[in-house]
Amino acid sequence: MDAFFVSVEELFDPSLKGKPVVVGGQRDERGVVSAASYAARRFGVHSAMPLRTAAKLCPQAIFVNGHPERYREYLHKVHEVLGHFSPLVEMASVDEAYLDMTGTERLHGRPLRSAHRLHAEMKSATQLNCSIGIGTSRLVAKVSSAKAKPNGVLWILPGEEAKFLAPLAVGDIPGVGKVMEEKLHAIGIEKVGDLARMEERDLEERFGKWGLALAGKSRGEDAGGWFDTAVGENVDAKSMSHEHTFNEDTGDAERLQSTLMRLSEMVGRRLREAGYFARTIQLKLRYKDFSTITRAHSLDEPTQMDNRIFEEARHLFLTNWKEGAAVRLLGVQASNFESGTMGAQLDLLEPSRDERWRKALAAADHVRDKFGEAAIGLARGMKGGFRERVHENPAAPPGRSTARQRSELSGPPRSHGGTEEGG
DNA sequence: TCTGGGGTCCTAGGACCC
DNA sequence: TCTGGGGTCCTAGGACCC
Repeated sequence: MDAFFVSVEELFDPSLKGKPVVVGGQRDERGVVSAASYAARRFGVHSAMPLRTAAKLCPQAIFVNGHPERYREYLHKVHEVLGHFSPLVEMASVDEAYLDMTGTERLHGRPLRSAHRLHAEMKSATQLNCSIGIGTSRLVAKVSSAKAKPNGVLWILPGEEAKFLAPLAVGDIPGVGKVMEEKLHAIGIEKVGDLARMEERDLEERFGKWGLALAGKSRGEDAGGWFDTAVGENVDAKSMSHEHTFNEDTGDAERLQSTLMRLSEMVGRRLREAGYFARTIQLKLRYKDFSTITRAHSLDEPTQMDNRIFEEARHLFLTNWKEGAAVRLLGVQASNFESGTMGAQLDLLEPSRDERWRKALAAADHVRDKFGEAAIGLARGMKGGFRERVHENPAAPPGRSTARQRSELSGPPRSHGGTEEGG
């Protein structure tokens, strides 16, 4: 999808059309740009750029916090359209999908023809623009769709993959970021064509497993990691995490632990929804100077319960935090999933305690479904006052906002973020 | 410039086991 | 006293993607 978040915002507020729009937060907030309109991009604004930088580059830009529920709604429509064209649809990210079109020619015609039909149907069903790349591999499809933007269709003929990629910068290959790009530049490789001319063994010696995958990519082959799976194949999640960056760094132990509690609850809830039991809990701690540590611990028995997750996260925090040091970010991650049968065994061992917790948490999930994320939480999560500002709840009771929040509300209504600095 | 949040994959060292 | 080889699991950090 082309500038997906911005385009959806424009549908709800047509006055934004053609203007420089930045989605991701307000101009004075900590955070980065999630999406920028094409008008904003002309000022040098792009995604992942700090909001404050974007505000300096383009002072007249309109800053929007974003509306996740709207994006979800439109994503659903997008997905429905894609389903008309292939049974094998893989949502690669919030605004990208792969379709395996093998065997659909009788129904939809030649690739270019079906791509144009998809393009037109997407527009009429969602009012949104997309770009389509067609290729014999996911890599080629992805790179060609990037080159087709905005609002275009590009077909790379079978056999022409290497020729298409050769003149492109190595950084255009998905998986080659800043660091890899610099390493390649250092040995005289600028274009994908330079890469394709390298000896495979040489690349493997220099860059290990990645070097080998890189050699394949330079020829247009899917290689390495997730690219090796079939399109549409269901891949189980490997981890679930939540993290929070404070608007201002804090060294307040009570407040930090309250935040840990809230993050633990969010992780626990996701585990229960997905039916996962996690064996490893990880704490992430980022200090004022941006130095970041992670500390993990594996449990004897897997869990999906908020209080167990919090217990571990809190222990890791208390044994690793430089007491009093100003913290910028806290995160809680669950990983190392095991199937639910282990949880059942846990029940046999300790039926009363665990069953009571499970019931309590299920009831809490239900309350949150009905009244919003901030409606209920374990006691520690309510200290420090941060719950006073309701999180992701459009039906929040009025009369609690501070002067600063009221001034923010003079713009479009906030839908998320701001889980701290309560009244 | 001042750096979000949610993920995946890879590397590397050390503990531990046979 | 000077210490193999193979395997798995755990932990920490970092590159990368959107």
